[in-house]
Amino acid sequence: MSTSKHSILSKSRELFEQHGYGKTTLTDIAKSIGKVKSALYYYFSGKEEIFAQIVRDEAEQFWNSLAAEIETADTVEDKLHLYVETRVELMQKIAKRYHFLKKEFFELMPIVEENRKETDRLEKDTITVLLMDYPKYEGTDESTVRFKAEMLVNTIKGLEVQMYVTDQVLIDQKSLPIFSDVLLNGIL
Amino acid sequence: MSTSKHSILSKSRELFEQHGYGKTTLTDIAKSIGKVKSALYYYFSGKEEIFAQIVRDEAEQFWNSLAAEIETADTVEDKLHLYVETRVELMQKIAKRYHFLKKEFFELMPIVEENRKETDRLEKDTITVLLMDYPKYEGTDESTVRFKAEMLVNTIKGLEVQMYVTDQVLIDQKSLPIFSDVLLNGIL
DNA sequence: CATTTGAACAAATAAGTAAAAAGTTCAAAT
DNA sequence: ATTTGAACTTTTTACTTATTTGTTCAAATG
Repeated sequence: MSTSKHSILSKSRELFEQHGYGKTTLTDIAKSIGKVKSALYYYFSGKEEIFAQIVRDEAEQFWNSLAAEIETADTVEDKLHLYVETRVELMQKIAKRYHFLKKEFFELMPIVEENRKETDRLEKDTITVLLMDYPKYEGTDESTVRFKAEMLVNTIKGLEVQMYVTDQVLIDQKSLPIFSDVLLNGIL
Repeated sequence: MSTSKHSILSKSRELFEQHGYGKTTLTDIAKSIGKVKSALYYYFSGKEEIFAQIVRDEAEQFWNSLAAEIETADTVEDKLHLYVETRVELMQKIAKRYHFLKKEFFELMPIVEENRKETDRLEKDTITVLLMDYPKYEGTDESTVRFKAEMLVNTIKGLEVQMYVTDQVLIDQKSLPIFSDVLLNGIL
């Protein structure tokens, strides 16, 4: 990727985080990389596309960290526990970082959702594959397992929305293992 | 409760559901019960108090239905399953009904939260007591059990926020038992 | 005495309008 | 292959004025 494209994305991200999406103008972005706003159109089709690309990059990086972390465990159980704990941790970081999304939630969330579809699928696929390897699901047809995997991922995503929308940090560091235990092994 | 007070609440609720909170004026409400707007102040301290009372009533009714439903089961397991399934069902109904909250979410949600505190506590208390009776938690100190109970309730509440904020119906009737099973018995 | 009203007032909203700023396009310049 | 500046359209801002809304309260109702 060209240096210009990269610095546009990098500076835009900073500006969005500092002032929010709406308050950041293309002139601001262009000025931050020492160009004029029309120059941005050589790399992106418009403001929304810049935001979309940031979302895609962020999502990819998010998933790469998460997938790498899962790899370090040996058993399915451990992988899943690591998944839940790391997922929640990363989520809380991202929610803090994109605090500005709160004000513009209904405007921007559809764009976020749209551009996360790819990594979303990767995530659900991975959990499904993990579960398929779990003795309990030996011989269970994939659609059933996938359904449960989606349920797990969606439950965690539910917390993510809650983080964006409300201000409460939901799960602190020390409660994380308990949370993961309840989610994976059930409350009963 | 006086007939007037009751009809103010009842008509307000209708109007809020139809046109949203902001678009419904005190004149609209007063007219709907054949009075002038200043008459409303005999019963309520203002518009927000009308909304708050509706929220409290709704929450109380919500919890009464839920508690009654739980009563019908005999074992802790059955009670909890019934709890999760009924809770989600009621939640989806309420989220549909208060669809208007979506637009005014950030303005009204604090009021909703504030006025649900009481039933929220009831709900968490009830689940805690239920779990205390569960063999697995025999001898476990209450704070640990309460923590898990709160985790369960908060996870479900997370879905509730998601329902208000996004448009997707998250769990259909037939997946409900599977959802409840995953949540209570874990995915593993 | 409990309830309702109408007038009065402040604060919020709507409507209108002009000016400025923002997003976008593109031919020309580098 | 990049970048620019001018031109164009769409949005936002700023400002004014008029209306509506939320709220208060003394007086009227019954």
